[in-house]
Amino acid sequence: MSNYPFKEIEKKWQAYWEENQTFATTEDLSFPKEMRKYVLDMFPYPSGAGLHVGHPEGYTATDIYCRFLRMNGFNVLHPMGFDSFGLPAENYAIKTGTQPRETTEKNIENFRKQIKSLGFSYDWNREVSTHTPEYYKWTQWIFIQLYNQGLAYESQKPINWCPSCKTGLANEEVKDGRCERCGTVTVRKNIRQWVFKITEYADKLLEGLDDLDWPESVKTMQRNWIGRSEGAAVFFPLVDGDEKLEVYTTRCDTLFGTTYMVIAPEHPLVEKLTKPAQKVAVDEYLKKTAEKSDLERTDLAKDKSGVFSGSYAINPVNGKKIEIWIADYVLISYGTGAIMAVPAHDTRDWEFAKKFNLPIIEVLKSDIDVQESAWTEDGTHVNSGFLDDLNKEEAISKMLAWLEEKSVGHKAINYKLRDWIFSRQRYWGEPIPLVHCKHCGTVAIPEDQLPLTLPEVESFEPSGTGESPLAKIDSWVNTTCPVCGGPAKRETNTMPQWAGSCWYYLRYLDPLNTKEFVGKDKEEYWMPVDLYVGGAEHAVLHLLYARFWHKVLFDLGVVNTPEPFKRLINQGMITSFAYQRADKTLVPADEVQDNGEGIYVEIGTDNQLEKVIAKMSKSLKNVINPDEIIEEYGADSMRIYEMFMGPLQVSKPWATSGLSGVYRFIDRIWRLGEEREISEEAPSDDMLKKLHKTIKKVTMDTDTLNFNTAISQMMVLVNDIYKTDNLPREIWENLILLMAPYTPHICEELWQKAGHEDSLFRAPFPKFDEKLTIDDEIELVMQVNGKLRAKVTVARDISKEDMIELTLSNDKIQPWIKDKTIIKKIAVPGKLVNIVVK
RNA sequence: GCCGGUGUGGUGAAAUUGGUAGACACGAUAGACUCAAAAUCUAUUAGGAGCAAUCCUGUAUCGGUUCAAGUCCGAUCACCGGUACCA
Repeated sequence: MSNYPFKEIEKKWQAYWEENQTFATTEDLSFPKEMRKYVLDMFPYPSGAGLHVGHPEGYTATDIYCRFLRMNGFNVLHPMGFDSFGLPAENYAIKTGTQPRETTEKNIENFRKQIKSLGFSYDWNREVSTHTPEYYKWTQWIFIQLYNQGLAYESQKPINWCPSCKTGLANEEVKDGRCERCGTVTVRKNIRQWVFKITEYADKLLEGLDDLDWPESVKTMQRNWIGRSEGAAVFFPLVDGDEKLEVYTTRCDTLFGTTYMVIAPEHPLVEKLTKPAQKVAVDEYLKKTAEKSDLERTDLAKDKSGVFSGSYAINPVNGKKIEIWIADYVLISYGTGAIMAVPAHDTRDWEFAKKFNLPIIEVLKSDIDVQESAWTEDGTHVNSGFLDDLNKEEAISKMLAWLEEKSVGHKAINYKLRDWIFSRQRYWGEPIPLVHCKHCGTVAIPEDQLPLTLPEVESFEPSGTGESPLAKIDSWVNTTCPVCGGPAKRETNTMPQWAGSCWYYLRYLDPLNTKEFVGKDKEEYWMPVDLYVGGAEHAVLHLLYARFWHKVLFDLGVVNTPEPFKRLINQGMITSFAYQRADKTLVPADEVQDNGEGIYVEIGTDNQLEKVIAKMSKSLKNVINPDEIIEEYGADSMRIYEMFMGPLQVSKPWATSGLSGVYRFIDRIWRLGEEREISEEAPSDDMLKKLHKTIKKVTMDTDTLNFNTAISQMMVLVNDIYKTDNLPREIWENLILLMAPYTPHICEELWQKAGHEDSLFRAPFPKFDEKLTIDDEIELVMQVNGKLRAKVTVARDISKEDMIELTLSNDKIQPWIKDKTIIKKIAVPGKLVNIVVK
């Protein structure tokens, strides 16, 4: 391509910024609170594959915003680091025997180099990596705070087990019933786990969402995930014995329609409720469901399964004896693991009742026959004793009063949110800092003995028993109790990857502090995060877990804001084009011929292909490597292209041809500087107006992160400069400053060439004069019946009357209105006139 | 199934509170420069009719509100993402 020497320029200025510490940030108290901004990127996991084009998208966006803020006088904190514990490094270690630390640190080095090659204005002095003992000392310290608050407990709950990885997986790591990493179908297995009581914070996490400047869709997803519902706990007495079976229901008003009960196969009362006559059938059913993977449970969902326990309960509202069944459509993890079935008005109960011939009683009036299908809408109560003729709300409150009066139930609140299984049976994670002592029980390691470091091991293979590889190292496991000094064993579970990312935004504030996880003054100086940018895939889990930890830390008084992230933006995914055959299969990009005009043909056949958008994947050969792009077009082009593609928040397909367009744009600016002499004369009024309009649009669009339209406006200005034959300093320097946040390297170079010694990031962002953004003349649009018929240039402040007068007498308008009756004349000042005729 | 999102030229996309649809860019076509190519520059580029001035149609589809709809309302279709029996 052309000759703009981006390689030398980019190298030169990246070195300059590093040498001069241009972007190092301090807690300068002369900046008032509102002039401090904390702008945060979601830090990457340093994978062996290196940076992909999706990473620079969010990073470029925040970088532009930060550079813009600094030029506008803000003190900006903009750090970067690495989420460096994680399974890929461990799996690689199992395969090759390479220490995960070695692999990880090599990858980090590569990532850092790649990120730096884009010229981002991070304060690298604050870099953190979650796998370093200096960092995870404090991850362990926070764990102990949660433990001391009673928010961590051990549990034998069934968990997802991957037979291939030989490790337990949390629910979020199982996709479609398969291990997210290796694809093996998972099974259930009981294992001892550390669990966090995130449910205790359900209400706080829910309420906290209200005041956040987050996308409404993310807030909705979090609300749904927490899944708060109000209902009732109802106690059903058993026919045999004194025990009661507790259920949770949101529709206690349908209690008269309850014709049977169901408990989950994992329910603690299963054994007790199973009668000898049913024992064989129940055991067989339990065995079958235990062997089922989550995938199979889901697949079989269409066809309900279950078994009668042999026991009966009494419906407290009418004294009727009803059967108790065991079925896996009832989940042990929600409510009490037991339900009252109302088949007439619940599709799941109806299907089950039909299959096993259980009675169906209508209690909500409708036009349909509940023997034929379930009625799940509202209706007036029937067959319901004291609730008859009432509507839903009235019936619920009357039933609640009745339940409480008779002491057979009460109001209850339930959440879909489950407690968070926090332990992993893996090597490459933070060791959980606990010791098991025969005398003292479970004991936290004292703070002065942290960090509890991860020992070097020979083998990274899972133990196969479900324990982590740490369990095999006797010298590490056997220790002394910090309380009594007697022999004790270390906890061998490690923490999940979420742990490090739950609080890294706090460590950036004070990364070298050896006394505290973050100094109070620094935390108060910067928090909360003003803008957090990252992928939408973290909408629920990472953001919910981080909020949970933050709220615990807030309740402990060690941070001063109840929420960590004030404003959140999800960047869209960068996709790629792919080519699809008629049968919807995809063809790799290198086997496609472009015949122009949107026609694509598969090479070697005559198959015409459809151009579609797909995720980048190795097999489709449509993965873009940022290193190659930077090598060929330069970092400035890469940056500005990713912003020019479209709005930050939407996903958009990569097209290298589009990149060459923005390259040309930068090249055109470079050539302006090369080919023209900077003139000290004042610019023409026309150019001055064009400049101020551009400053206004770029300022507003950059502030609101609408980078694509800001860039197009700068292109317009450059095109306008090309139409003239001089280069007034006022125009030129303002253009350089406007562009600086977007393409910082070339702008520094041009700024220096224009005669400045200091970095242009010490210069203020251009200001616009509102007067110069307004034209004296406007183009008046003349419409007849809403259709454009003429355009005339008129003075901006023309009166409505004159506008109409001008329109009616216009030559082009005349033919459309003569011989017609004018019904209405509408004039919008400064815009248009519409004449309505009949 | 349910929840959320998106449908605008050959392509990526623009379009304050409803007020000129298609800014900007890619691609394409033609021309200039060149021995030639690349690069660069200039012009055209939603579709259709016409020599032209102009006119007609057009923002997934159908309908509605309005002087005026890409934008608001209702229904439908397509695609993308999330989710999996939450009582």
